Amino acid sequence: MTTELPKTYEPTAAQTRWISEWESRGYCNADPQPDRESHTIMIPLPNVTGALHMGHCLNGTVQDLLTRWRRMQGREALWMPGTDHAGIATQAVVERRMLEEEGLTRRDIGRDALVERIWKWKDEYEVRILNQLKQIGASCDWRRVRFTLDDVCSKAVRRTFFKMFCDGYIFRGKRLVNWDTHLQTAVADDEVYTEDIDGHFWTFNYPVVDDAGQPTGRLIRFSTTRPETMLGDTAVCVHPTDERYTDLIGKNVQIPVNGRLIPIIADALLADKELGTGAVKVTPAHDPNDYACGLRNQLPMISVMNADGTINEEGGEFSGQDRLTAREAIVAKMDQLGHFEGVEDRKIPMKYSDRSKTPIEPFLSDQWFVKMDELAQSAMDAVSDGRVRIFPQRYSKTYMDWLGEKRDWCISRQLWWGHRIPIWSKKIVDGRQNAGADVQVVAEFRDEDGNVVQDGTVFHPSIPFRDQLAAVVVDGVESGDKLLLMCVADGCEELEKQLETDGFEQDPDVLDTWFSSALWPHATLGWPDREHNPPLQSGQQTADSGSDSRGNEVLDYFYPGSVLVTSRDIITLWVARMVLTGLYNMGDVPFKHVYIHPKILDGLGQTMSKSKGNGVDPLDLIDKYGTDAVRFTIASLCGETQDVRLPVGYECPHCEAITPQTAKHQKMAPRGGETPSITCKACGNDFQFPSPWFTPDEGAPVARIVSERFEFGRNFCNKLWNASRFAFMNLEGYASDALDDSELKTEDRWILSRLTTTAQQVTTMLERYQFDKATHTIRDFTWNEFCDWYVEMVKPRLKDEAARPVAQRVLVVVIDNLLKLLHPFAPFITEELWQKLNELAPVRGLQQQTEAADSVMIAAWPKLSTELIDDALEARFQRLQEIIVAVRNIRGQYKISPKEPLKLFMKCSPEVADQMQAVADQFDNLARTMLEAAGLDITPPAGAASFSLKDADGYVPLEGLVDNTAEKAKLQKQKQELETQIEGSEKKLASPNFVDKAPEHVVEAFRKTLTERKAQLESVTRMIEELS
RNA sequence: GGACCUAUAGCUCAGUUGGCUAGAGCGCUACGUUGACAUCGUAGAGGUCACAGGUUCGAGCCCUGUUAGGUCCACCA
Repeated sequence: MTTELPKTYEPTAAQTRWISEWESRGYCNADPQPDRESHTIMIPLPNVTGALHMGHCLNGTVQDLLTRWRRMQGREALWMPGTDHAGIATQAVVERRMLEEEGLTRRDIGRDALVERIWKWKDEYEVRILNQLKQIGASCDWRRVRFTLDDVCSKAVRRTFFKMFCDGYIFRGKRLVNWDTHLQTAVADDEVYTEDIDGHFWTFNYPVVDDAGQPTGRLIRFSTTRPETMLGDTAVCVHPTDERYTDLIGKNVQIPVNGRLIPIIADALLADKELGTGAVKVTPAHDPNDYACGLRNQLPMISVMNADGTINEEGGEFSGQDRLTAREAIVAKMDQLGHFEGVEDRKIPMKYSDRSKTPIEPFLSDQWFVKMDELAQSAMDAVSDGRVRIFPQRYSKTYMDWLGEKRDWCISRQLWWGHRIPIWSKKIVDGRQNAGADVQVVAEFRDEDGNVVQDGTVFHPSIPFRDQLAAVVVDGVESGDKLLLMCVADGCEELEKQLETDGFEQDPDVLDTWFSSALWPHATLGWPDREHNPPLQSGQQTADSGSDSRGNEVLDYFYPGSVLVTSRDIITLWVARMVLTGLYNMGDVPFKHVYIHPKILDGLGQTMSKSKGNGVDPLDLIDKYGTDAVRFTIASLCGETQDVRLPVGYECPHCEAITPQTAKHQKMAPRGGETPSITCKACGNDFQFPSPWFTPDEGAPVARIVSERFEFGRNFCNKLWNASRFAFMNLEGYASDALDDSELKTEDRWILSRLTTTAQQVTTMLERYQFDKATHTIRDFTWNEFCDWYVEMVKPRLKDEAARPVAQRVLVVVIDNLLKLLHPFAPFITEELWQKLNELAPVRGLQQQTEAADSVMIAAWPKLSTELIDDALEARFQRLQEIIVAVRNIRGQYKISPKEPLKLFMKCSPEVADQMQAVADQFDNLARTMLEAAGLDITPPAGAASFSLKDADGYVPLEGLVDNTAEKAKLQKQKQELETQIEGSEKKLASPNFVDKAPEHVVEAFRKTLTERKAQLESVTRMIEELS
């Protein structure tokens, strides 16, 4: 009847089989089920820039674990998969590759062609990423895969932008960006690097003038590294308490090179009395600090540079010159006018564009912003009143601090890959002028009640204003110009065409990636469409897809989500913004819990990343150790306090020995044209390895990066496999009769008691996101209790016809529950074993016999009666274990073969003696020892090894073998320990301070252990005397 | 510069509102392949809880400071 399992678990076949089987059975799908509670997790959308790494693997493992667990608890569990277009990162990757391989820049091929290439890249990596997720066992609803640039998400982006525009949350403003004058583009902060270069530090002075603009004879001195910015100075700044200048505050100076008068202001944040002359020139349009100062003091911002790095018309006689040429000319002119004071050489930090390797210029440009005050406040309230709870709680501070700044959110990016900003603009001269054939411009907008909402707002007479179109007039870049800006809602293609016909141009910029990912929790569920369920991947149907008449049930049912699982570095960028947009669009938070998990570090404590050369591909590990082993290990490391340090090594392709990775390996780069290699210490052969700095030679043996840490999980899986294998080999004749309580033996009651406690604890730990604790609890139960004790104890019963049925039934019940408890952690091996168990024991249970589910994935999460927990029995069992260990120790001490039978005499109370007689067969079974006698009146046999426990003393007669001196020494040592402890306890109890101040139960506990120890000391002393 | 986190066995980490002799896995040592498992079993060695003060009857845990490391944010005329 039994088909035997192989000796070791073979993961690959099981994984392949069950990934497709689960999907085809639709177990991963989630659809609205009104009679059940939902459980929703939205994946932290991975970027399509590249393949997943260990950080994603940890993130995914945790989400899948929660999803599988909740599904087994009977929730309709949705895990929503998808990917992020990741604007800057993806465009940069594709552009870099294009430049390296074909020597082309984006300007060479144009916007449409570049975007097309990026789509191709996205398609390739999306497939790869989704496949990786499937390989780690992710039970996502694959019918619902979303991408931030797909139609559903794009619609949500357009709607949100439009809604915010109408509500006055979106505004146009100036902002300093990192400008690459070579590529003529803005560059993100993380694409900028700083290098110290040899530069100059010039000192000049500006003459102070009186109210009539005439020189007063006083000069104010300052230093700068960029004299050309003088053309754009709009103030000179001093510290408010700097006595050298206090009398000058409020006066003006004249810029000698262009004659402009600018004020002397006081600003404690910008000026530093200790630095230089204490006075600073302020150029808000060309320096980040000056910009901030300019905002604080409402200074004019004069941009003096063109996009190509030449000086613009604001520069007067210097206009048209390159900024560096102008710098020399301005120094010369200042010298000529007598305002040059000196120059010194100095190392100055210079920012460079990573892509063009040319210096970055801070450049003032028009950008779009989201006003954050009210929105940020709403998101803060959600956390402070507990609608959103963050685990571990300390991360709430990060969230609150950041939102508390309420800094406006710059949402425009000078890129081509992303959601195009839905604004069309046209220059007009007068706000009342006709802006186009059908677009009539009026000076003001009135709402339904006839109140003026915003001056300068316009509307289109034939279009319902708040439905499709909103507009605003702003000042153009050139003085005197007005710019008419039209914001168009989603789904108004006709209108867009008309605007273009009317001479409007769409804003070339795209939205910040985070603008779309902020909408992820509701956009993926189909918002803003309230009428229809969101579309599924082509060819897929929901169970009730014909129910559109009831509106968007998917959104109603799955929003708000249950928990967001993510890492701490995007609490601000992503988590906070999701809460904010969720409240804004949906009127409710996007999730109730946020679980912040640890980050994966390498053996040196650095965060893991491909670019550092310390990354690990989860598929390498899965290939080597199996998915379950990887998941189980990761979960075991996933606690509340620390990041996960994961030392990695290179696995020798010749002999599989692992060479630990060091900092040296991470930095190894080709020298003299030769690809670096490592010599294996085990077999002496050379191998190459993956690295960000080079590609291994074709055909060369390449090591994969692995970590021995995962043997923890692999060994555990093997243990579980073999314990089950043993049980399955002994299930012949299994019958599913109800178990009568009286049929259960001590070990049965014990393991059921322990199983119940374990199931309770694991459930509680999962509720608290304590994955490390949950993992260790299950492992300890499985290995140290079930395998080491229970399985060993039932072995004789399984060979005994009469005793077998009850033992089989209990064994089946324990394995049944164990597989269920373990399934969220190790889905594949538990499913393999479950199927096997279903063949051998399809109906199982204690009092109630039930037919097992077709798959452990859809089985009910264990819920055992607390009546099974028996503390007194567990305590008795512990004594049994201690005696067996003590006898084994005696064997070890005297090097007696495990095969040699021994005898045991126990001196103890009659009550304890009875308990011991009841389990006497286990002394024989587990220690090959016959319990000869037990009781108060036993006579210690001569020539015996002995041991003393809390409430019993044991004697093992060893004719001629016993070393009395050693026995005495052993007991003496124990005696001494007891005496030390007793002394300590007595001292404590003698102190009135302790007895008075410590809580009653603590004092009581001390008294109790003191009594016990004194009794044991008496035994040990007596035993020593007996030996003499 | 600000905020947060970390420091416990050779390595990677647990350690609950302070309470009796600080735990686990790996590694190490000795012994062991009788039918679940050598990816195993039995037993063992191994800790000045980073350092210095303080609070307390009592501190790995609380407070202050120091040192080292990490992360995020800001800043660097």
